[in-house]
Amino acid sequence: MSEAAKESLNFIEQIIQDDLETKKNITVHTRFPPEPNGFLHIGHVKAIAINFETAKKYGGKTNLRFDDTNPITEKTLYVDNIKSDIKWLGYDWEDREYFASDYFDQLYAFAVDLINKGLAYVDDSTPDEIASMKGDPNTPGKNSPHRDRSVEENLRLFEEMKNGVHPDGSMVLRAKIDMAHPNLLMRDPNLYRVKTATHHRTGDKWCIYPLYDFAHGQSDSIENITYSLCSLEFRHHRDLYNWLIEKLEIFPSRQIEFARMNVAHMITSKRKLLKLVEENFVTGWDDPRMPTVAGMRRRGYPAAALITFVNKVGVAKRENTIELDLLESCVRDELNKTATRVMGVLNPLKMVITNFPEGKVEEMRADNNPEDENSGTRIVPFTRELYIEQEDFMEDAPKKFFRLGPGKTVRLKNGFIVSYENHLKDEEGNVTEVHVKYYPDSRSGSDTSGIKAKGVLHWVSIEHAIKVEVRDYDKLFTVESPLADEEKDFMEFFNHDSLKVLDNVFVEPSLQFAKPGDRFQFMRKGYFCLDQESTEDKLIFNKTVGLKSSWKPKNNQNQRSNQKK
RNA sequence: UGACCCAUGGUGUAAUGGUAACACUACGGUUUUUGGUAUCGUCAUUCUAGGUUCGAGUCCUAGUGGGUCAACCA
Repeated sequence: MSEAAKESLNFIEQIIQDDLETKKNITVHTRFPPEPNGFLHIGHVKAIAINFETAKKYGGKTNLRFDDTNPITEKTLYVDNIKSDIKWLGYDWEDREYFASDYFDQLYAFAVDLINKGLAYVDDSTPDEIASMKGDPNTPGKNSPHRDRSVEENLRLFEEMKNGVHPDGSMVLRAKIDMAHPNLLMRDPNLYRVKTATHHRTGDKWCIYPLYDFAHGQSDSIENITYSLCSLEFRHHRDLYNWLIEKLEIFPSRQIEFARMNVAHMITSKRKLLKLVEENFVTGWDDPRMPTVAGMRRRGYPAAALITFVNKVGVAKRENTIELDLLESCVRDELNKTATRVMGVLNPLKMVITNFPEGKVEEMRADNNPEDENSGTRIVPFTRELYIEQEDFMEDAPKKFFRLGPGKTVRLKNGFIVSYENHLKDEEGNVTEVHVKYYPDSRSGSDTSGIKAKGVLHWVSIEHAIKVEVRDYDKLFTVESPLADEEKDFMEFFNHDSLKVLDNVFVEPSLQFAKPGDRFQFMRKGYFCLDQESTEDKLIFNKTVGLKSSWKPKNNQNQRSNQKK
């Protein structure tokens, strides 16, 4: 108790704690209610985590329920993808997998109950008429001419609706509340509509389908959900949610709204994401640049990092835009602990160790992960001719350049210390080759040379290296909030340089055993994940995120200009 | 012009009437065979104005700013 008191609670937990203490509720039961009409994205991750974590915290349970009341947009394909995404995130709904469509019979009975209580009526006004009779925020609505039909007539018409007597869109069932209510949603909201369509689960059994407000809350009640957590834009629906629970006299689930999470440079609108896919701005829903769970997984973001991220973001009711830095920080933190270190050269420059015997191969031992004692070591071959990174050599290197250049001495990671001798250039003045000498007594791990080398470079043996492809991703949008400017279409902010393919990358031979999804740290460069499109002949690595770097070359205009914005 | 919600460093989130804290970012230092990691440090008129109170980020009132709401979508 004293422990719990010390810990700070978010506003939802405070409500729950209160209810538990006053015995208003004795259990905590939540639900995650996706509509199966699209793929899960970063915003859903937050909703999933809040629902599952909140229940877990109070020893409760979380249901998975597909809100499948719109047969024309919903598909089983989405159901399957959503399930596997949630599992990948690490959450388990056990046997509590439900569908709103499972409750269609019950929902129909609820509707009949409402009609019998004189609280619902069938309206055969046109959609336009209904809209115009609704009024607007400043003017009250008008009662429908059909509002006072008898219970018997309503019952008959509603049954006819169910039996397919009336065509699509010809009539609806509405709640009879108050056409002058300040909350527009309470001005006789539609409950059921006629829609002749094949449902992904109920097939052609129904030609009437309940609307959100007559399905969601009722499903919560049926499942004895105690806390129905949703985003802020459903605030106005809560009045109706409560009204229906009261009139139907069913289990009093409680809706609590929290603010949606916005992440800088990302969008989470299903429709807009779909546009990116359909118009081939990205390669698919699982393109590693997409904010979808599938995309982020393929990018190499660990599930644990995503969960840490949304937990750190917290829960509140104000508008927010989370910086990408926080997400990347969580990803790096997780990967730092778990990713195997390897060496890979993204932009190769040939280096020749002039005093190293030709044909000789030194087997160097390298730690797989210095952050993990149990990760073991591996062998990396060291030879006379190596590749180093182009950017690790500079002809006119400043003092603080702890890399290679005239007069410089550096340590080759897990190898030997080498000193600059000379370099070759082509006609255009590009450096093509660097010659160095090495110190045989400076072997990594048993260095007796006494030479101090401030810089450390990564490298690969040319003879042993595997040539691979690297896909380097950048943010999909150039501004933090591409949707914020109402004057401009969000596609104006699309980052056309969001994908750079490096096809002349060389990695150490141990990577030949990598499997799709495996994550590595290319030392000094970043974290990379083997892509699913890799073949035996060609490995493809997705750059998950770069390493942080406190090295900033000054006065270099050619450095990547996409740092912040 | 209505109803409802929100307002704390650059970004998020705490502080539950009693010393404004934590994380990320940024900038410095230390350590380092990754310019990584680790570690230490630096950066605030709590939107405004009144009020209640011994005491207000917190409670009240008004203002200002932002958001949401009028699909037979969810």
